[in-house]
Amino acid sequence: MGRSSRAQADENRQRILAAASALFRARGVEDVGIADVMKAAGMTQGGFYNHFSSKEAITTEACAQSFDGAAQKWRQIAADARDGGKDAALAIETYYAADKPPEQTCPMIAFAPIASRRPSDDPLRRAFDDGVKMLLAVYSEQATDGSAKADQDRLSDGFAAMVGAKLLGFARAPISIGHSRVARRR
Amino acid sequence: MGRSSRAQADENRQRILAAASALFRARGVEDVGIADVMKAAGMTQGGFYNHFSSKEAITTEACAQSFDGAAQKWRQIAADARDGGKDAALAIETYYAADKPPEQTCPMIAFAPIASRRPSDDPLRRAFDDGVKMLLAVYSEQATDGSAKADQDRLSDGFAAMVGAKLLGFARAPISIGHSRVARRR
DNA sequence: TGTACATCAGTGAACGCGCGTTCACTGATGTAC
DNA sequence: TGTACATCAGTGAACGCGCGTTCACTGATGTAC
Repeated sequence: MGRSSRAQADENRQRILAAASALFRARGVEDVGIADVMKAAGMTQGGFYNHFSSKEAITTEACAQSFDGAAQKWRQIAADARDGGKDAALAIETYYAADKPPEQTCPMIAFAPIASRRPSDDPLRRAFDDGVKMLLAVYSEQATDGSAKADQDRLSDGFAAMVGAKLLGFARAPISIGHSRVARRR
Repeated sequence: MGRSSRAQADENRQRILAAASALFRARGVEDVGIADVMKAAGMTQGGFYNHFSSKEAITTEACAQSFDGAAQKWRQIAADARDGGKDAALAIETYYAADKPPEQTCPMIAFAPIASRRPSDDPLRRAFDDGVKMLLAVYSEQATDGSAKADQDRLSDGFAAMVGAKLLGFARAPISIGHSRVARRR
């Protein structure tokens, strides 16, 4: 096998990145090797460095992409809920709380262990922080859209509870933050 | 240097375990080597296996010990608060939310990344799950002690929010779960 | 209580394996004429 | 449009390093008599 066309190469890069995102989330960044990623993308390990300068680099990109994907998904879930006349924020929480295949592990949980120990100006750390900010923004938008504005503390608290429950493996009843917390209980 | 006395050896074992607990929490289990641990304990790496059968084994013990230490600390914080006529649960949340030196990183956050991918019958996973259960129990005890009983969902929700906020690096205002969530705001 | 010997905690070098990265090579692709 | 050549995406082996673990060795400790 010789040189690939530029279009083919671009597609390969995408496939490598997608494979990395899925594997990193499923098994954790530290437990996934470059060879694993390339194998999942249907290539051999040597070609990796034609596309990415290092594992660090692809980790950062995979992190950012995972957050983008999650944000997009959340928006879609919220839109679908509204179309069906349901509460958008509740729909996001329900979706978030649901069990998902390992490769769809929440990026906040998957990347937090590596990102959180980095200095705040580290690229991976930045990607992570930006991602969290983005997801909180999406959640807040959807939660306040069409219902009474919930104050910021209340929103980030609900968001944190959602993530914390996932991290700890709690089976948590989704709560719409736009409505009274207590009212929803039984 | 030849053989140590049994008392000395027992003390050394404790020191190794304490060093491991601190380092694992500060830098993450995967980024700490046996040599690092032994060096921190003031010994050379070869002696490690006189005390522990593997890194896995000391990780499990360090996890359990970290949770024990946290639970003990929480109880103390709560007792001190009550002695001063303050809300015990609020004191725990305030303590939890506070910045702490890296080696005192919350065990729920420090060990979650490795433990959560283990099968439920794995010893490390068991230690982690037991630890979380214990901390939630301590929190619940202290939160409901002396004030109206909060229902279980509400407690685990507040607990999850506390942990989630820490994971995400949110500066979160501590909330006493024994009191009205809304009432405490401003 | 003393003495001879077995035990075993601790040392530090070495082993073996995995993984990130490099490298010489291949041959299809893209380009210059 | 063809042709000759440079480029470079992909291959697969090899390198180098770190880390968990092993091992031969030392000599103080514990024990049997």
